Amino acid sequence: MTSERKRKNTSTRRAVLANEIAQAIRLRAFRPGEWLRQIDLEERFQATRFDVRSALDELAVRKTIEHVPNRGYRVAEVDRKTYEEILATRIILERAAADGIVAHIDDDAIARLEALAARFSQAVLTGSRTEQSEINRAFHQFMYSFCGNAVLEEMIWGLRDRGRGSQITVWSSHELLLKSDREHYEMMAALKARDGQRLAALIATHIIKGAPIGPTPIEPARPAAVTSPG
Amino acid sequence: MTSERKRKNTSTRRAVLANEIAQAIRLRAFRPGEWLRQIDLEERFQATRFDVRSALDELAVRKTIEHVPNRGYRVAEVDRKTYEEILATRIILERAAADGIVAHIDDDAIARLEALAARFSQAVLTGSRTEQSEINRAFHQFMYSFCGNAVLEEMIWGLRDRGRGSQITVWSSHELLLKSDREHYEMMAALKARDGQRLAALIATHIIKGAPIGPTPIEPARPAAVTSPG
DNA sequence: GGCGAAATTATTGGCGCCAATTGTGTCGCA
DNA sequence: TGCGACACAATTGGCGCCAATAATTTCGCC
Repeated sequence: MTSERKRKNTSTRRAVLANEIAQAIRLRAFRPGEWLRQIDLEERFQATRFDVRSALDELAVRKTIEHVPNRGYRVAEVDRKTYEEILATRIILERAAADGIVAHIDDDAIARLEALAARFSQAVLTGSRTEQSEINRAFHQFMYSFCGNAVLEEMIWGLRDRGRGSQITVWSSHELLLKSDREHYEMMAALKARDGQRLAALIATHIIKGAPIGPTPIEPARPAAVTSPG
Repeated sequence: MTSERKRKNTSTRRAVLANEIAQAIRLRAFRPGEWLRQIDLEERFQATRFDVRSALDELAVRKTIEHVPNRGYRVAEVDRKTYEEILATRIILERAAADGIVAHIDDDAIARLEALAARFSQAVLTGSRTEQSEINRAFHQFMYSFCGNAVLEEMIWGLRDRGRGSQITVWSSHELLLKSDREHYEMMAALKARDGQRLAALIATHIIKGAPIGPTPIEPARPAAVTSPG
């Protein structure tokens, strides 16, 4: 308890490293299907082999990557069917978060959200794809943080991460990117009006339209306004 | 290539062991908050220390158990708030599965489900608590297996496992147990009628009533204002 | 030159050892 | 007798080594 820094134990280091690797995958530093060689990761993240393996194990459990015995770990490739299932489940969960969000968010938070939306608008014009992606993530992460249900929130982010392994390009056209941008503002309008129904509907279309798979095989998640009691 | 005796690799053994431990936790062989000593687990499951640790790590990632640095692993204790969040999220997911189930299930499957329901009825009368629990699990697992969304299914089971760490007793009275039993048959009636709405409603009450936490934070199902694709 | 098999290299994976840390019992002192 | 500190025991945890497996290259044969 002196001023010296405490030595981090493995579980912490592993979690940190796992998140770093996960972020690298999000940023497409490793593409779906690509093998993650332990030796490379050791160097890149300045970690011991043991930590690398632990982190990879964790990501494998989280389904961010896939483990093939005696071959190693590779970024999970999500097939179309699974991708559609992920989207469908995301819609179920993220729609369900809407009511909680409108119930708990305050004006200050909406203002901050507005700032993030503005940053996204800027990134649409001048930023790189990964920049757009990260800001978009920040926007939604902040919004969902008000849903009042930590478990729900956690599942949403788990699913979003899993979807990254897909070959399907989000924002396949600039037009869709602009649409996403506009929808952010529509969401905030719904927030200001405290209109959970409308927010839920916007979220659904936001998810569907962002990733244009052929027919939208989405089940009409009925509004189950269930977040934990405040 | 003579005898196809393949040596199991770690990832497999670990997964098996993790599931065995998870089941032991479900069956209350280890109670919430209880420490899982690695040496004991080695003996009990005839595994190496390494495998035990891997399995524990996996369960910690799955949030079935909790890891405390330099103290070890213990069965996760779910506080009331988290428990309510888990229930709320379960309702969201399991309700959403209803439409898929009625769409995909066939008469043969319903017959099998009926058999499981009957076994549960029997267990209510003569079985132990853990027996009831496992048969109930089998009933729901089989039913949800028809939801047509593997990702959704997986999340449902992940959540159900997490809820086990709670101190709240499911079926706190015999009356509730009987009610659960009856509801199984009501669910099958809804299935036969291919009534997704009704099934969803039944699922919601089934989850709420099974675990009587104080105020039920569940709002009644509102009419869906969402367009449903044929 | 093409093809297959054997040798070589690269990479992963099982596992045990011992240091670090925490829990417990005991002893001395007030 | 009560309390604190020290020593001892129990347990966890970091990590590196080397065997097992897969990938690659080389070599010999047709």
